[in-house]
Amino acid sequence: MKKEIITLKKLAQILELSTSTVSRALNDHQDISEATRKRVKNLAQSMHYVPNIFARGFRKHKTNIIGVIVPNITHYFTTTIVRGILEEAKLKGYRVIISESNNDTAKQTEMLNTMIQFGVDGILVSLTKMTKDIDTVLQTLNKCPLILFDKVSNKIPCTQVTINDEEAAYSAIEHLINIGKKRIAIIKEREFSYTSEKRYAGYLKALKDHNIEIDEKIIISVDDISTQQGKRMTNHLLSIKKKPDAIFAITDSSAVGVIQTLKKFNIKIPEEIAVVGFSNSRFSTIIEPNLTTVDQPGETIGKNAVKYLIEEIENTTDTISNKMIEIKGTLIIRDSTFKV
Amino acid sequence: MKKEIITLKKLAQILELSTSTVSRALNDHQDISEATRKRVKNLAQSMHYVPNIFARGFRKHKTNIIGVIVPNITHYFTTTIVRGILEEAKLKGYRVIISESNNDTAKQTEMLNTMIQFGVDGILVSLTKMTKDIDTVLQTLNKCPLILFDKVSNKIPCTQVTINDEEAAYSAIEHLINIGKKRIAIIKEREFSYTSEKRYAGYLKALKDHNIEIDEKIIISVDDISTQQGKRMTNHLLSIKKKPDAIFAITDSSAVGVIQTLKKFNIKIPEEIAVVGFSNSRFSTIIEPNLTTVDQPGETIGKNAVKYLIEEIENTTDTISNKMIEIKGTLIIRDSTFKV
DNA sequence: TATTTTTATGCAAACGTTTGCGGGAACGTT
DNA sequence: AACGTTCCCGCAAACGTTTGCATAAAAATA
Repeated sequence: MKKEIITLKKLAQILELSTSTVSRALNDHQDISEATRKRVKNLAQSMHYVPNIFARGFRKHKTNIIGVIVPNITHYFTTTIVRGILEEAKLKGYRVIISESNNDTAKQTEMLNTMIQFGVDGILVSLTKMTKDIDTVLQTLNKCPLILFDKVSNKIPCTQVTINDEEAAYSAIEHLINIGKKRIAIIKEREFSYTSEKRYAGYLKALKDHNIEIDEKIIISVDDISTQQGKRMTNHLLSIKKKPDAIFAITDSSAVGVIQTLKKFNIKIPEEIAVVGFSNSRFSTIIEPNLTTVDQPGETIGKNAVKYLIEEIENTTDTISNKMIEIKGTLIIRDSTFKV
Repeated sequence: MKKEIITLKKLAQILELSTSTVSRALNDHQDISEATRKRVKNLAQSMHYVPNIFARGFRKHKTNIIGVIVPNITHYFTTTIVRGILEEAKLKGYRVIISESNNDTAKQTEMLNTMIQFGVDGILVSLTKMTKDIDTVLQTLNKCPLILFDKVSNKIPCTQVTINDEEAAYSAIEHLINIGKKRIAIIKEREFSYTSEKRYAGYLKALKDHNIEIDEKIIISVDDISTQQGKRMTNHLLSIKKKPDAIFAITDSSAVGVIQTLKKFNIKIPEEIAVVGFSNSRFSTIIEPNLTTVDQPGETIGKNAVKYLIEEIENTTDTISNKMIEIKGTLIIRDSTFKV
């Protein structure tokens, strides 16, 4: 079952060199002659030598592992980000360990701790909903390079990678206006959600820029933005006197709820009420009518996140950078808003 | 930026004990007195001591990391398994590193190699589609505990965790028969897919048991079971003389394609043609009519997979076990097959 | 009291790698 | 000939933990 394991020492023995020379040769250290470097590398290759990661990590205090924490690994958008992370990390020679916080702040801090204990070189985190525990994040911030992605927070001074939520939302609303909608409702999350707030800002700005009245009655906030809530809130929106002629659901899954209940009441989409979501998730082309939504290039986000993280890891100066990276999302127009 | 790091030695110094005693106390070694054990543990706790994983792994040749390889991390069902894996692993004190093979056999073997080089304690793999490279898997099999889940293969002698595909498919078909269907088509993958073959077997058995003729013309095999293919194949099925009155799509995403094209031709579902899928993915309640499908408890699969893996890791004897674990999936009946 | 046994602890080596330092050989410079 | 450089390479220590072995103290036995 066990294969004999070859070490630097063994190589050195065979080559009649010291382990240090062998080590240096393998690491392309400058004061090793070309001749011996070749000799060493050849033998190493032919004997399938692989350095013992743990000895090395132990010695160099570097693990080449980055930790990732996401609220819910089950979300399609999250998985596309993860895919990007995995790909880029692999490219750069890093391994990735993933944890799921389940939107539980306590779990999140625990994971943060476990990870730095474990000795990851850096951490990528997408925050839980109610991240009032900024403290733990701040703490880990000066123990270990950390950058935020997707669910970020402006209260944490570190680099963050997101969609250009505000602009994307702006263009979505502008599109609704362009097709003639004048009373546009929004279903968003409460204040705790940075992403939601950004999209909300885009909503407000678009309305203002087009001189459309802002009516609090059709600005709906929910704690948990789900299909269920989408349904409930549309029911509510349909019960008020001046019904909206469009609904911007901050999220595809809630948009699904919106569409489903509109259909239940035989309301024509988009003629009577248009709907737009956000994410371009799988179901946007399955629900009928197909959902207008903004596509978020998850892989790009993931790749950028690790790119900046590794930059920070390998940057020896102790300054924590805090760039704000915005990846462009693009509006995809489908039947739920088509101009009739 | 760097916090002082506390080691066994420091603890020992403070406590005026030797490092060995401290180490043993922390590890609940038997010949440490209760008193000092307490003393040590208390201090360790209050000083937030955490063992250096790399020193330990280096010393003990144990990493407490398990590797996971999946073909596509983007599939909802896969993510539910991953969730189960993460949860169970955390519970048992293991960390998880994940890689995505993208259904690329070469990548898969590369990942297998990287992982054992890296020193994971065990590997969990869901095979790529065309796994003709059984060899690499077999090789890693005697370097490192490995168990298969979801996409498995009977050609690899190790323990495997899957859905009870055959029985589940059987019950799905039986359900179709019960609602009066007599000409049931199946859209499946080609022979390379173990899972698909199992479901196909269930299909055949159900038909046989109910004395229904088996017609090759409505047994469709495709290379890549997707929504696209679902559409194409329904088009094909609708073109033959004796049309089916039900379609069993081996997979939800292909079932979506089936339903979409049936609707395009205004064929009544389920009256004219009933549809059943497999997976209970998100879209089964979004597509209309809602899809009858079999629910696969992904988390349970994930948990079981790590359970058996850890069992094997911690089992000192060198025998490779090869249990076949089947987790029960359950048929969920929705509108796409409702008896009228 | 003398002895063995038990209990609790310390010593020191080992794991495989990297790296600061030191030094011999070869070469070039005065 | 004496000196300074440059080029290669080896020695040995260090990283933090675990663990076999030794041993002192305490307890039990004779």
